[in-house]
Amino acid sequence: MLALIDCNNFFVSCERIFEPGLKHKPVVVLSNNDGCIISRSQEAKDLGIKMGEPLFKARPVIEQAGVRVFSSNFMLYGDMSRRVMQILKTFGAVEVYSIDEAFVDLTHVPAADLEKCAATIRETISQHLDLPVCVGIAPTKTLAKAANHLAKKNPVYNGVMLLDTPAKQAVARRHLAVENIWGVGRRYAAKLHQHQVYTVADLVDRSPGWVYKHLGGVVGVRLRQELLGQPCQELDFKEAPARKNISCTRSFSQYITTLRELQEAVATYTSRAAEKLRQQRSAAKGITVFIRTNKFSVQAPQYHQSATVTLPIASADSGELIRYALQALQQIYQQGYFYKKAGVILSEFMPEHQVQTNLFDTTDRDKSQKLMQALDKINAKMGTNEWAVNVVGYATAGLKKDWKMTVSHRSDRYTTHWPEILKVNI
DNA sequence: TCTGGGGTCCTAGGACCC
DNA sequence: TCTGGGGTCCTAGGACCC
Repeated sequence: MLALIDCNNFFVSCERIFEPGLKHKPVVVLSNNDGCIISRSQEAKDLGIKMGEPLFKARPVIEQAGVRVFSSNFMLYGDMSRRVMQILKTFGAVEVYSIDEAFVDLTHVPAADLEKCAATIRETISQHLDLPVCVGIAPTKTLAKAANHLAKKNPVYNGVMLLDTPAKQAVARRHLAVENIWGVGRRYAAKLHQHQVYTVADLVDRSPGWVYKHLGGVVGVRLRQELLGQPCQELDFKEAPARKNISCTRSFSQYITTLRELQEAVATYTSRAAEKLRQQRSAAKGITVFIRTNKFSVQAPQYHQSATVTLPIASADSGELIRYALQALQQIYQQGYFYKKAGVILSEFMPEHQVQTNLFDTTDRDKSQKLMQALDKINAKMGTNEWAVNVVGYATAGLKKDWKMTVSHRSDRYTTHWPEILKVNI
């Protein structure tokens, strides 16, 4: 048996820890650039505010109902997430699945104690961190996700749902809509509905061949097996494997028209991506740069272009990667457009100590590595400024950064930045 | 006026190899 | 008329996740 623990309205719940007065009140957290709503308290959901809805569309409801609005504060959420995972590790081996959820191996727990174990997990996280979570327990990952979903939707279960017997699983399959299953998105849901498949029970009644044909091949067949209680996806306790792509993309707070400013943005994003690259001890051979106009604007002329440059020798040096990124940018930049977003994607990784150089390489790799180490060390020690921008960086990345994203309502980074630590007045 | 960011996996088809 | 068999690698596109 395994458990899937998922934090309720995670980002909103993190905000509530440090401002308990927000409990039972409608609260939302925004995406980068204060664009969309990406986390909602139950009260906000009850007001009809949708996931992913643009802030300006929800504005009327927000003002009328006095909804509290926060910019995202990922430093805080990331730190709270680490704490949740630490607690979970005391219950069994943990596979961290996302910032707010994890699978926990409960094979060592006797069947009779599973329910109690789940309740203890909830209580511990509530007591130590003041975060509400739901627990779903089942023999497969997909069923555990489903159990968690049921626990969340029906308060009568007290945040815990066990699908430990075939009988309970059969009942759950009849109550679960296919669109709520892990691995079934909007497209597949519509397709399944067209074929009169509405519940999970309907789905597993179809033959594996039918599922293969209509649900993305082997992925769908595995899904069906898992829903029947036969594991196809093992728990994975290994360290998160190195990423195969690393990207940094952002919308600008205002339109950009000049190459000079785009260069600043692209250089900034490249250094950020390169930093992540060095953290996982990789070097990249491919770098893609894209720029685009505002895709939502109906009148403005649209332009969306990307270019990929292959480095002769894989690199993790910010300065070198920036040079290639700017070269790619040069290829795609067109004057006369109002640019709204740009991004950098690093690809074709290899371990940094296995980089294949060539005979004609004149770069001082040793020096570059030392420089990067010093850069990362200083930035790690000195932290980032209020815009989460490194203290030491490249001049091409600019200083003013007029285009940087909007962050109007961010709470303090209570647990990671000394100047922002919570102050209590007695 | 205002619309996020960062990932993964799988398949099909083409090019190529022996 | 009949035209092998087995494989890899790459890319684009489509789906999904949080």
